[in-house]
Amino acid sequence: MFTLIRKNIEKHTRLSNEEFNYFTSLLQFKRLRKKQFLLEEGAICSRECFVNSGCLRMYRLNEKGQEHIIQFATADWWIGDQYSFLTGEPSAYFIDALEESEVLLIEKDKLEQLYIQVPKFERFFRIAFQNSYVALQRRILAGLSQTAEEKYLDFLNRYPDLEQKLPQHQVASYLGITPESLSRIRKQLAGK
Amino acid sequence: MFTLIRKNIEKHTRLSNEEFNYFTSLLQFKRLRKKQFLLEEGAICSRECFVNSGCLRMYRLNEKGQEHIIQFATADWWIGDQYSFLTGEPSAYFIDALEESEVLLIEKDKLEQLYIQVPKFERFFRIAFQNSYVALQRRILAGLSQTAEEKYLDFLNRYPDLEQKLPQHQVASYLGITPESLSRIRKQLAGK
DNA sequence: CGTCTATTTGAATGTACTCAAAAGCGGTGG
DNA sequence: CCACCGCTTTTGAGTACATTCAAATAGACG
Repeated sequence: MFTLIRKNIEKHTRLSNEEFNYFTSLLQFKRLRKKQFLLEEGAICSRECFVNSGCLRMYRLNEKGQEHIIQFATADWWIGDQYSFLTGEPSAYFIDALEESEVLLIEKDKLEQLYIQVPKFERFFRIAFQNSYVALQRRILAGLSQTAEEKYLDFLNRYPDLEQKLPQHQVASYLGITPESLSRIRKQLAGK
Repeated sequence: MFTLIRKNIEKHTRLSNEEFNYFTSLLQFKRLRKKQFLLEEGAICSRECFVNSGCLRMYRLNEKGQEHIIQFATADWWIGDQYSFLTGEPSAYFIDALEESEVLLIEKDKLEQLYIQVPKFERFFRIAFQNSYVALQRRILAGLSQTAEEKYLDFLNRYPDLEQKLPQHQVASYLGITPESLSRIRKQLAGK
């Protein structure tokens, strides 16, 4: 149950068994059914979430009720509304499960406690956020310079597994194009 | 010379004089003339940069030679290619000064040393990256859901000072639109 | 099997882009 | 101080890519 998260953390910093056991004692395990919410708009995001299995998404509804997917998270990813988490303000996002999923949660106060007890975790999250920051920069650059077709091809390259399990209107939402456009792009690409 | 950076760091974590003095002993001061480069494509980004005064930008050239500006940094901002910094790979970005500027630099090895000597800095950068991550998410959402005009208005709201000092084709590049389009948008807005 | 949702297709529209040229602005040197 | 040069911004005309709206088809699930 904790194998994956240990490997995830040890990508950036090595832990003793004692440290790791302390860490897991702060975690909360949760099983999510398909479509179940982990966070709803207006609620305060008080925990970080690590995905053990399954797939979640974080999205936002605009005034017209359109969904914009900001992030997917499959096994071995972290997800959460960092703005709400940091500031304690209500979230503008929804996080829900796209399929039956298992997640590990850590509450903000426990995490603060952990940072103090085991500073390595402060290091881990510093590096993790630094990496996430880089990933978002890349996505912004894509938005600045690429056509819809290029963005889709990039997405296929970067997340070949995701393409499998997602309905394609959700891919469209993530890429910032309409489902109709994505359908046409796919048709075009199929003819090559 | 170090007043601003101290205030910047103390937004997230309080420092003793001793800690701060140790920190400043690791910094390198640099004055940049207008158009002078801090980082060039192909070079390795081995330092973080804090802007004391002036204004820098980070951008990338695509195959067609078009500039895409990924970030501006005025006084009190940090800038750097985190990908290159983390991995040691050559950077794909340029960073240069838009006007005469003064910056404080810290080399990667000094920063690592600092993290060990004064873990508060690990905390500081963890929070700083977490905040930056939030800012980029917001920008991605803008890219997904807003028209060029809305993005421009948002930009004006968020960075009213920047609008003043930047030539408008650079604002266009940051927003991911052509200079011609921005010119038309401004004309339209002026008529309201 | 029937219902609900997702995907595809078509036609018309719109937003932003490209290319080209003119106008504006700022700095430099005669 | 003025004239010129280079760069930025504006304007125009035509175009392309993606959107909207509408309808048909296909798929999934109870």
